[in-house]
Amino acid sequence: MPSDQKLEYILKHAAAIFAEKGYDRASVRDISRATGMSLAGLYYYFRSKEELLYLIQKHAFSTVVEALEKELQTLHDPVERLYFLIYNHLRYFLQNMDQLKVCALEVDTLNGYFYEKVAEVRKRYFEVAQGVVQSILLLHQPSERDARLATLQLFGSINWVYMWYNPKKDGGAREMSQSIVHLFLYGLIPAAGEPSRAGQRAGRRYIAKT
Amino acid sequence: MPSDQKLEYILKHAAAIFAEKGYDRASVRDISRATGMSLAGLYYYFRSKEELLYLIQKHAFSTVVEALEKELQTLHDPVERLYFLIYNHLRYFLQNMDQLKVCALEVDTLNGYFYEKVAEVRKRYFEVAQGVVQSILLLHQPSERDARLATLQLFGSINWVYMWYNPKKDGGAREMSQSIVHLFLYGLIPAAGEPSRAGQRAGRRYIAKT
Amino acid sequence: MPSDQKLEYILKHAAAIFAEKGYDRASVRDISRATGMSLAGLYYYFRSKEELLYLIQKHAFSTVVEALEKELQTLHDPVERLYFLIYNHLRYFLQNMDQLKVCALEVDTLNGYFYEKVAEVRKRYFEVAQGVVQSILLLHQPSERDARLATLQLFGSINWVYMWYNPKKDGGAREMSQSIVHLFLYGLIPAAGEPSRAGQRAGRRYIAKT
Amino acid sequence: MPSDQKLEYILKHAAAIFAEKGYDRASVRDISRATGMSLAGLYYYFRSKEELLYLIQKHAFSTVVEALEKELQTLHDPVERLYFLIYNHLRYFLQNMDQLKVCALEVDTLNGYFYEKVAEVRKRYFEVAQGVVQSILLLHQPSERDARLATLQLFGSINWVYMWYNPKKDGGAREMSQSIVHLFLYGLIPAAGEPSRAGQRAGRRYIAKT
DNA sequence: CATGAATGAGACTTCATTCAT
DNA sequence: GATGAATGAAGTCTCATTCAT
Repeated sequence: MPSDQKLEYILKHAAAIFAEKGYDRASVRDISRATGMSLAGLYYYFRSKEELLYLIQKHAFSTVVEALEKELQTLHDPVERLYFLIYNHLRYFLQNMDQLKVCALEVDTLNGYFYEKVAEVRKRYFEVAQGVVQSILLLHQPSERDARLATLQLFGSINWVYMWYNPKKDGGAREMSQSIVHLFLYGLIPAAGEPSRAGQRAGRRYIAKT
Repeated sequence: MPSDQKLEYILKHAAAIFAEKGYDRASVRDISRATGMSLAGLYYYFRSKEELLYLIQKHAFSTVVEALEKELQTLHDPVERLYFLIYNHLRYFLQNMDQLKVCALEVDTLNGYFYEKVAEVRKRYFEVAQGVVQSILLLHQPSERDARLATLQLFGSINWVYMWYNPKKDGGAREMSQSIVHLFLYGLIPAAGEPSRAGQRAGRRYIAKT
Repeated sequence: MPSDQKLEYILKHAAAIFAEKGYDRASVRDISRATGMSLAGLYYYFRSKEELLYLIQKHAFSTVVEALEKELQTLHDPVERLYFLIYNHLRYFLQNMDQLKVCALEVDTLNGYFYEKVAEVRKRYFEVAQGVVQSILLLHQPSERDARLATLQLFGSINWVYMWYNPKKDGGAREMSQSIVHLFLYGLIPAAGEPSRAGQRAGRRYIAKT
Repeated sequence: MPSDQKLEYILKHAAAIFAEKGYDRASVRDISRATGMSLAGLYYYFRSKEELLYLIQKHAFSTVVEALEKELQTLHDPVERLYFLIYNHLRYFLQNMDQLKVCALEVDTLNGYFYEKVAEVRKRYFEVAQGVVQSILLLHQPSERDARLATLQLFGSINWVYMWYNPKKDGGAREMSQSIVHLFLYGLIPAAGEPSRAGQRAGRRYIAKT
């Protein structure tokens, strides 16, 4: 087996183990066991456990961002672009759930050089996404859906908050609640005839009662 | 200081450290340092590091769920109820970001009895939330908002997927993309005059091209 | 409960725990649990765990030696004296197997003053026993076997008892004493002209007197 | 040094330390010091302190039983067989007093799998021994004493040896074996007509053969 | 007499990593 | 390329013991 393939082989197993047990609980010995290689033998392919995590994250984010940027060049309809943004993300990570977990949970595990390098890719990804969303701010349309999925997405939105919350930018609990409720209820595209700021009113009304 | 308060004091500092370094990287010694107590002294209040994590999670979830259930008894307007669901969550966790982090990231860290106990509370929370969302499925109204917040929420939705994704229930990447796009664009409340299933159409159109 | 009885109560439970788990594996906490007393409360009755072991050993050996010396004053037949030596030992220790174990296994656990004190009593016991054995040798023709070896083997036999004693299989102290005396005196191969069952007779005679 | 020898080297030192301080009081660090190896280095050879004890006990008992079984195949005279049983035991354990102590005192220290495995070997040993004793009983007229009790007493005698053995006073394995066999067979009181020093002769005869 | 709370010391064990082969 | 053997550092936890109350 050529050396390149062997590295990929190791990365795949390592991602699976990091995903299952978490980076810290996982030991290089676990990876040795999973790959069938000797402990010392692994160190030919990476210099440290941290580099191993870095290789996994770098690879995953780069793959996703590159595919996204390539396809966006051929898409011009804003809704199609948004759709592809999400589709691309899910397409890759649902097939590689291990890597999503490792990328999502172990974001702050890396330090120094490794951290910076991954942060660059993540930033690039976020900026592309933000551009797509921005170009949507004009359109409209609704649909039916089941409560389960909606609830889970809502939970995702609010649980994910710890990843980005900044009191100065995002305001307090009240303001954020209003914004989130509004988005959740009416979506990104304000339909014609919307009774503007209703969510906000609901919030205010509740607050007044307290 | 009474013993009860001392436990809370320890829990608070422990949560801060678990949040900062992650459960595994954090050592009981770190907590000893942060609390100013001796290493052995801490073990008077919990029997193991894992129990300590359990106490933090149990306490956080219980507090939130209990406050939610209590207030919902007095609220009848569906929008107000939804608003409070989110407000209640954010109110508690924005003030206790440490605990949110610990609850969100270290969900699968506990095992056996500890895991089950926390899982029970989490399930109760989800069911209450799902009930609230379900009772909304009738209303309507939109608004304006900034791209940043929307993007971040979107990221939350899709990054959170690893927490709940079940291929049998949730379908593949395409179906999920469509549902998520739709919710994101048009929200939970179909506005009057919505060109029904537009999101799905957008998805189909893209897929057709691939 | 008077303080003296309480100490005995503690000693009994402590012996049971030392016997079951071994002195080192047993923790003062175990004793606290077994006695229903608080950890700190125990320390009113002894100054250290080692003293606790000392108290158990001292008490056991003293009890046995004193009973032995007292009765020997009234016994003059060498065989009867031997029989009583063994019977006395087994009588006490089969009823207090815990203490036998603690005395046999933890002989070298004590140090310094505690060790010396117990060693004195043990020495006294051994000398009395050796005297009894010697007076048997004189009865009969001399031999190259010295009393020392015989006595030590005898002790081996009776101290090893805790390893295998099973009341259902092995009967009580009386029966066992008789068997042991008999084997010790006449050996496995009854030589021609052996005064058959002499040990048993000796036992019976003694018993009759009691 | 090959890996096998290194393990034996560790076992020897560990046995010495366990014998001296007792299994519980002995720390793995003590063994590290005694062997000149690093603490962690030791764990390459055993997975836990308990396994280390297991290895010692297993090795000692197996060695003794195997040597016994092998030689018994070539011996047919019951007295010679008895003599060899004892001689074999003492020969090995007087040279390895540490291991005798560890085997005798820490019998109940092991748990679960480790305990069972050693118990098997011990049982095998006892059964062989009991067979030897029994074949002596058959030689001569029967008696009320059953072989079990006799065997157990015999074991007591020889296992207790570590408590008192002093090379200067007590001679080597051969002499002691002879004395013990003699006492065991003919008892303390040589009956008239005893084939004087038969045990010794038996011993000598056997020795002559070696 | 008794105890809740606390502590320093030290136990076993695992880990990431290295190096001679 | 690969590995058996080894190690320093660090982790969690338990223990005997104390002291203010």
